[in-house]
Amino acid sequence: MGITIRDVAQAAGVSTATVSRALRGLPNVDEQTRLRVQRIAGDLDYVISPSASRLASGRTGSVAVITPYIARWFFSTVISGIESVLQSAGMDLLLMSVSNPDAQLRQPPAPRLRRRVDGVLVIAVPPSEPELGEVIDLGMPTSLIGVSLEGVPSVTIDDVLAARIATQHLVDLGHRRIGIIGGSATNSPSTADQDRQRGFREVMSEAGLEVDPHLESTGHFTVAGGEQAMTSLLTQRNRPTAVFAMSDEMAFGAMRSLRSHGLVAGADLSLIGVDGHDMSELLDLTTVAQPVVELGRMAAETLLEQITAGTVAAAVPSCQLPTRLFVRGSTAAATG
Amino acid sequence: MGITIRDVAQAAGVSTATVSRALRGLPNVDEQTRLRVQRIAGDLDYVISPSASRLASGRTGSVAVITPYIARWFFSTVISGIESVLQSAGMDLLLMSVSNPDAQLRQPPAPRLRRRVDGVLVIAVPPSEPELGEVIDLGMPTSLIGVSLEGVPSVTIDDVLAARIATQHLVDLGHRRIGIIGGSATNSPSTADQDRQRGFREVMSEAGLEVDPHLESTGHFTVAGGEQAMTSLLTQRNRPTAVFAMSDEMAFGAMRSLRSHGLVAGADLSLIGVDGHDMSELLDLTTVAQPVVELGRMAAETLLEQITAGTVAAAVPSCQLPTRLFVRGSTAAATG
DNA sequence: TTGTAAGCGTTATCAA
DNA sequence: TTGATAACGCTTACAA
Repeated sequence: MGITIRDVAQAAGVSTATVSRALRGLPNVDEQTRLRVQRIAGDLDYVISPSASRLASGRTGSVAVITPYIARWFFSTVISGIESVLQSAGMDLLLMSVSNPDAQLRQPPAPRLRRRVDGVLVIAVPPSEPELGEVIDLGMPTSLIGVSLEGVPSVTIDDVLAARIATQHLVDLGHRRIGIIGGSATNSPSTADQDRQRGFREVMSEAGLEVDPHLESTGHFTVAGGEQAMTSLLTQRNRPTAVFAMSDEMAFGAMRSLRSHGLVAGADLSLIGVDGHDMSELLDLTTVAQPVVELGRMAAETLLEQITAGTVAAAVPSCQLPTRLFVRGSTAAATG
Repeated sequence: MGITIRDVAQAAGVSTATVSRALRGLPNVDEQTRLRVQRIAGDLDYVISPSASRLASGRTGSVAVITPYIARWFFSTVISGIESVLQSAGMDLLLMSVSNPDAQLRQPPAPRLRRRVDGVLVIAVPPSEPELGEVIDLGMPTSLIGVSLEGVPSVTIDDVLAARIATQHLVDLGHRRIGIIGGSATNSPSTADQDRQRGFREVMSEAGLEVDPHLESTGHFTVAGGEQAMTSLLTQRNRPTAVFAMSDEMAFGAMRSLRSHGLVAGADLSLIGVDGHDMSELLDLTTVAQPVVELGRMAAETLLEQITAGTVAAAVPSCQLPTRLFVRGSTAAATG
């Protein structure tokens, strides 16, 4: 039921070795021969057996994408960028989600990777996660997205800068009492989380503004979390006049909280996010956008280079992509 | 550099056959032996070579997910449902996007599937797409999600009913001049598209209402498309008092159009969507929600059954999951 | 219950 | 440029 390379070889009157070479476009094959083999392979409707090829060559032709979430905007958008590059390169994309707070019991990723892929792309798994370490210890080509780690290639934005831009925007508008909605203060804060926190503090301190501990809240990067966080900020005796949310989705939640308090972003309180989420324009949210698709693309390309280079690159290419501020209606000059 | 089954066999003092059996949990292995082999395999840090196993057994242990979009809410949410099932089953998930209007040149999926996966899951590819036919003609276990096709297992909602529920809701509120925002009138309308159209017409006719051709627009299931569609509806001399959008994302776009026209959904015009998108609650959009994660889960389970059954099921299990109306602020009783 | 050994379909080395 | 042929690492009859 399956045409094999031998059938093709026989039909073409050459050896399997020649068929293999011809079909893979290797050099040292007579063009006449190559053409004939290709034609016959096509006629026979022959497709190479990946398993056999992998076993013999040692290469798997596939890349694993490890992500804590599949359905969240940032993650699915990164994945789409990755996919386009891998598809062009003829590589298989193995999608693997790893433990996240919501998940039941999940397999640890590292064992599922060994002997199975040529390289790994990891999306925004906090460096504190032991699972990340296990993956990296596999020693195979790896690129990180949205987090950086000493000695591992990564593609990120400058999170400190992104937070600086956002905070500076609020400061420039004359706000002095500025709140912040971060990810998680306690368990496994991501690099992004910490860096954005830092950028915020830097600008606040440069502006001579105090960071009121009461105006620091966490929203776990979810809409619901952002809503709760904003609610807690609004129930302070001394409300902030502006809030920096570390992600657009948290900002969306914050907007809802505002609305249920009879307030409107922009008019009653300035709100800025980070991401450039599809919906941010719709919701008129000012945001520091990151090139999310490009993050995925770039990481995939970096990874492919590592894989084809055959060795884990000596010079670790960690690059940061630029962000861009989109000023919309959710931020406005401080009144009085 | 790689521990093989032989190393384990040697260390355990048994044959490779026994190691293979013991490690895969096959019967007819002495429990003592199995335990010893497992322990030694663990000690040696042995992992089976998938390529070798696949080549020898003929099974690939992987499933392809074919989708036109990765980053759109419906699709990524379905994928997350699929992933959870496949991961539990120890199956690899190969993610493959297929041609969509935005895409550059993409490989046709069918050739990339052969000899590579044990089964295929297809998300919402219109039956009119030749690529779908090619995939199905491969004759391997397949399940469709969001579309149905004679003779192929599928998991969907009752799209006619969903549209009926939505339209009936508007009718019940007293609206008589009701517009519709669909997908694409011309090229490759999806099943969902056509069925929702039908449900809409049914209820309209049952209510003795006329479907004004001027109040039919298309939004290509995107936010931007929905915005344009609503704008075209609003520029009619005789505006609708209510609009049924076939997807929440189009409804979101419609909301923006309303806003830019100084109108508010609920107050000035009633708007209802379909999906139960994460953001619909935030945007206070009335919607007919579908169990999207469950769609993916169910399809994956159906597929796994086909695969383990060894044969393409004689009885094709096509199931429809229930939808649920969420009434929110975007719909209100017709005035006057 | 366990072992033997013949594949599985390629790739890659070495000779020709 | 081409051909033999030995891996590649596992599964699975078939025997024992």
